Amino acid sequence: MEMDEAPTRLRRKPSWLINKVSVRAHRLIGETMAAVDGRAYHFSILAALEEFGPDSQVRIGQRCGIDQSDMHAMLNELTEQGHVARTPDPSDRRRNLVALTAAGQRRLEELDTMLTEVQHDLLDALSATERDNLAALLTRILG
Amino acid sequence: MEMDEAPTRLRRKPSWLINKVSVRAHRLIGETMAAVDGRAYHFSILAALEEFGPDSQVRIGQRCGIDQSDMHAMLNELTEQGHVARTPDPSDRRRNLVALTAAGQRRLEELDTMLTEVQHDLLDALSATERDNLAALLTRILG
DNA sequence: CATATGTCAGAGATACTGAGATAT
DNA sequence: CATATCTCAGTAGCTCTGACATAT
Repeated sequence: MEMDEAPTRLRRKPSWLINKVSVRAHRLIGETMAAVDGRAYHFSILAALEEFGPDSQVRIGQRCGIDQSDMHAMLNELTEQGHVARTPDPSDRRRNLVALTAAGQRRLEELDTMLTEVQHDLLDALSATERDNLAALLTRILG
Repeated sequence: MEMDEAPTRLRRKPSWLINKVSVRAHRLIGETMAAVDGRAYHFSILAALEEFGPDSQVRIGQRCGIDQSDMHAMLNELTEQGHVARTPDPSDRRRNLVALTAAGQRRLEELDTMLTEVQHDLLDALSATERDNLAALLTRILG
């Protein structure tokens, strides 16, 4: 959305600035992911499986900040695409064990490359040092 | 949402960090505003009217980054609450002139106080200098 | 006729709530 | 019985698209 100069009271609220940047990032990422039938959530889930190995739906969600209720649909999509495999956990039959497939590993690299490019577009106005600084500040906020 | 340690590939994406902070801010602000029958959008609109004076719905929306389609419902709410007055513009009868009322000015101060407190909660982990630094970086991104 | 404004219906993605079935 | 996991329906707020009537 094209915007005129925003009111001073707004421009001084960090939460407003963060939200504006988030909306812009969201749009860039949405377009980028939609072009390859993907979602930001897919990347998160694949990254968690790569780093921590096969796990239950609940645990993956806790790691990525995805609600348990939303994991279901996401894993349906990833399963249909052949990027994860969902099998019952023999040691606890309440659980599904979700695992990354070989195609899923390649998909992870593909999405990571695309999302890394988006970061560059988004943070175009900042130097490398400033980007690191921003990431450090945001990480501290998230505690 | 309680989260375990997130995957490294995620934690290194600034867009992911920004989104997490944005979601947290959104929740804090939503709860705060709901407690007084308000919205973040109300604050934006009232702030624009205070700073730039009476204006058309489209122009207010452009200043705050609110879609024209969404201004309608927001102004209905603000009108019902007596915080703005909507009158036809005699010089261009396509337009409504939206103006801040005396109650609206007081409401603006009330919401600003509450939102300022939310900023403190949100940025609790950062020093004053770091908060300024963060705001400066975000402002540069929004260019 | 082309454009601007306000109104209105609705889509789409995100985040969340609540509840039921199954298993521990 | 209490708890954990998965599934599923549905809500709420935000952003955006498209359409229409009216006025310029």
